Amino acid sequence: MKTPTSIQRMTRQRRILIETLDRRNWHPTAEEVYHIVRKKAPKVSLGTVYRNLDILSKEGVIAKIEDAGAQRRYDGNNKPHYHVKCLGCGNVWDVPDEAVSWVREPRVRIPDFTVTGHRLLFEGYCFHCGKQK
Amino acid sequence: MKTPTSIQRMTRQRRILIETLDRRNWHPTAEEVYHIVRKKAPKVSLGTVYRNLDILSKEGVIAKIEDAGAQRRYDGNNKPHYHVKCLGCGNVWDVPDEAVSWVREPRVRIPDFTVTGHRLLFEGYCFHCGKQK
DNA sequence: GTAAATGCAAAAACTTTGCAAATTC
DNA sequence: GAATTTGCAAAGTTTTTGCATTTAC
Repeated sequence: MKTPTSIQRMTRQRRILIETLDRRNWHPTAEEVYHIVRKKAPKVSLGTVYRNLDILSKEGVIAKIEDAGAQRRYDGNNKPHYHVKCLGCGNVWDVPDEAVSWVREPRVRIPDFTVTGHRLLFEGYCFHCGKQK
Repeated sequence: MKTPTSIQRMTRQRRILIETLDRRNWHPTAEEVYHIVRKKAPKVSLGTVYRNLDILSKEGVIAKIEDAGAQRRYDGNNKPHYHVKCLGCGNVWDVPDEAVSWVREPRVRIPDFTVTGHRLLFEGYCFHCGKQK
């Protein structure tokens, strides 16, 4: 796992948290991480877990899954279509079907799992936020 | 827009809310909907907006975008890969690259927008939740 | 020794819910 | 008139933050 660069002190709690996260096919919530880390660092606080998860994800060491942003968004258009989200301002736009090129819908086969659909979200920066960077 | 079937009374507030949502390329938060609806129904409450958004999305009339579920999830594996999420229990698993077939990465061109990446999430039901349905 | 990081608790942010009153059919 | 829906406010849930104390370097 990549070592974070903005971290200045490798505390016991942080080391245990990073070790804990270094597991394949595991997608824990902050509270799940908290409970696991507490087994080795019984006094760790949930705040510390949140703080470190935030630091690590900003570093790109770990990823936030399905980060919906602060507030959930709704779409009055219930026809299948894709979205693009600005990582700067959080705004979401539709992606016109003709803007996406692939030969066919993505297909997946997973044992013991019935796939009913998929969501594809493009990320990047809108004109306004891109200029600010 | 599809008309919801489980709704029994078309109240003034609900009608205005549905009319409000019927707009293209708009992906409002509950609070944004609330403020727009209030222009025509000044006494509407945020609770009513949430209740109706929930009903409408359960009906499939509107969609929740990037519904992260109750709690955010993290992934210690920061290499690009896709996920599959069970709509029953909310669990998330990795999708092995070889399980996804398409000819090439999805590409998109959107004016005034710099796309830096994409997220692809498959949805469905795991073995356990699929049996319960 | 110094500054970063923690623990704790309080606050913030977002969403859901109980209940009396209003409204639709 | 009966039952759904609303408005209000309170509570629930998740995440963030202020600050004194601890800890790593």
